[in-house]
Amino acid sequence: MLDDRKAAILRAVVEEYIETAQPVGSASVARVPGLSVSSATVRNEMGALERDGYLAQPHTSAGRIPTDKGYRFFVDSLTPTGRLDASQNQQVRTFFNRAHGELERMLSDTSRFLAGLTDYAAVVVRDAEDPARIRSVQLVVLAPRVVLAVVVLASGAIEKRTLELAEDADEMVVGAASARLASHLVGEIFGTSLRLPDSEVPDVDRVVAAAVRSLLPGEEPEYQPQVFIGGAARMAAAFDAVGTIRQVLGILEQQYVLVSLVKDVLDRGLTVAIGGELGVQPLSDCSIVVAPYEIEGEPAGTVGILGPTRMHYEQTLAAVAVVSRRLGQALSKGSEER
Amino acid sequence: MLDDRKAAILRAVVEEYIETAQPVGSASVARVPGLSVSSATVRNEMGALERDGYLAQPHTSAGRIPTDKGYRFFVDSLTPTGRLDASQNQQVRTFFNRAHGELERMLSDTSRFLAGLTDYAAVVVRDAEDPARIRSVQLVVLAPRVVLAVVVLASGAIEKRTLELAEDADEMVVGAASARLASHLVGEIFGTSLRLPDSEVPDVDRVVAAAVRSLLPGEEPEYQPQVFIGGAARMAAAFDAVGTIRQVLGILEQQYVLVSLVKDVLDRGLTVAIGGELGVQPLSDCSIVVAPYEIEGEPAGTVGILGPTRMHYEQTLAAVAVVSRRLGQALSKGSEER
DNA sequence: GCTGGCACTCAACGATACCGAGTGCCAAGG
DNA sequence: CCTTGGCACTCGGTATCGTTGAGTGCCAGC
Repeated sequence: MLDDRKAAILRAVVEEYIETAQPVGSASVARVPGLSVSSATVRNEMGALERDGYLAQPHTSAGRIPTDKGYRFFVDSLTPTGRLDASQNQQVRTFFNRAHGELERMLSDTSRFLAGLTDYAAVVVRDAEDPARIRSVQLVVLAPRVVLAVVVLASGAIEKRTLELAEDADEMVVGAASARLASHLVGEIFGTSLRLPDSEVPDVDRVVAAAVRSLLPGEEPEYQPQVFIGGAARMAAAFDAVGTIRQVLGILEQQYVLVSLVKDVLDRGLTVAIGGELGVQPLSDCSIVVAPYEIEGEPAGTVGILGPTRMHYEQTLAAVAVVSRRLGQALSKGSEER
Repeated sequence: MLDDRKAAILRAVVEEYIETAQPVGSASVARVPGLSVSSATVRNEMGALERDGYLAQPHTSAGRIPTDKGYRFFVDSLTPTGRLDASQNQQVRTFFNRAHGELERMLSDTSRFLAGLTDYAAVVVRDAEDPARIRSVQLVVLAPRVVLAVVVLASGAIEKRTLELAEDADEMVVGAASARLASHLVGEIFGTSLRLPDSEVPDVDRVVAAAVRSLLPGEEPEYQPQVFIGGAARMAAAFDAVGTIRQVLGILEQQYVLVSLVKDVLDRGLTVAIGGELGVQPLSDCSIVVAPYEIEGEPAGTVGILGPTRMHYEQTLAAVAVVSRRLGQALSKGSEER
């Protein structure tokens, strides 16, 4: 599709534009070692690249900047074996050695860590359909008519639901209900439609039913993917235009947009989505890099980076890949090889 | 300290500046109804107000803008009976009628709601020293050497700690430890140094000890106040200068700064802290408005707003006051009067 | 087919002038 | 003595206008 020289020139333009954020002229491309042609030749080629939609000119007599298509070519031509540099690798190692603790905190910490590692905004999405087995179910009375249902999943996640009863709860009844739930639900897959037979005590059954109902998927608004965002402020550093900053931050607060965005990209089988490919106008100057993470071999969520289209793709790809893998490992067992 | 006319003029300047973000000239102040003096008189008075440090001039031949001291006077002179307007009141009502669910989600939703209500960034801090009684303690085995300790507090909050054992856990041992913890700790105040006597089984005691240790204050990094921030993007809309936006967003991400800031303001017995009063340079163009909320009559956290110094103090004060009160009520029982 | 050369374009920058909002001060008036 | 209209003055903001220079497109020659 693109001959070698065009590809090399395009790569050079993208790389320089990523570094400088300035339109790239033919002269500086011609200076790139390994490409021994004159600036005039480069100009001709760049003209062709522009006709083919890989480059654009902000105005006549300015250098070229990559289009989404240009970035796409650049990203696709990256060697898939991106490596982190030594210091970053060290950071990853220390972070995951030190990081303990419970699932949500881990995800939240990871989002912050990843943001610091890449210097872009990081997103960690925990899939709602955590297909984890239930390790424990318990009902706790908080107030006369308020009962908290606490479910511990094998992943270490905790699901909790507040139930409000129609009448004052009897400790004994709740205790019995709790026991019934535990004996029937432990070992089941959370989120599937759980069902258990009636006992002989209607009072108990009522509480049990209320608890089961609250645990059904979609029943409670809280049953949606959890999103952890780290380093949103870095998006403010990535752009100069106040308008862009506002738009991007606005999107970052609409978590459902982010979630569907991330899902979408993964569904399309991509790792990177660039500018317009995101299909969200306010993010037309942004790209995202995503990678799913797995717990015990099961997909459990996604790690991603949101940055400007002119981000450092190679390093970001490597960072996201490494972090998603390590995160999965860290969550799969208490400790892996450490 | 300030005679009536000076006070009226100062108030007029602050109000107009809050609306327009433009330096206020003597002419527009003179037009304010109720203040029937000429612009020349206003000029004289404004000169005096400037000498006294209530107003400042960006440059000669521009209008005046309030200093922190000016805002302070303005805020202190507000009638403490600020009321929300009807539509906002309606919003509050619907939000708290609809809002259910478990503590953390409630706090997080509240922060977002409050941000939307006021159009500034909202902060909800849940005090770490939740002096709530323990309602339930349970150990759950997640992996051979990993045990999750789940503590349910009377407030509905859930504390969870991951324990890593030196050797593979025996279900029986963990069960026994869980039972011992439950029987000794339920009813105690969480966060106090909990202690319980040895049993006859050393294995069990080891697990119990590990669990108790992980629950001690300060022991785990997760033992810190939780912060929920809503509407951070609105700070980007509140300022024009990109530099300011970046600084403010940067601070918003350093949650510990926010927490100590909020604590500090409350400790000084204030409801509002303005610009330099915050003692954080990057926030010199910001003010915060805070109010503690109480669960069952006990202080349990803080609700706050971070906005530009030129924020609508009256409405914001009212909003923060109402929301903190309603939040406390909503958390105090499952349902209060509804 | 590449390259040096050249005319051309146009954003960015700086100098200059102008405008007008706003001030400080003063002298006259109640 | 305080207030007020008047007036000269200041100075940031905006518009105008060259100038500059990076960068282009094209062409003729190697």
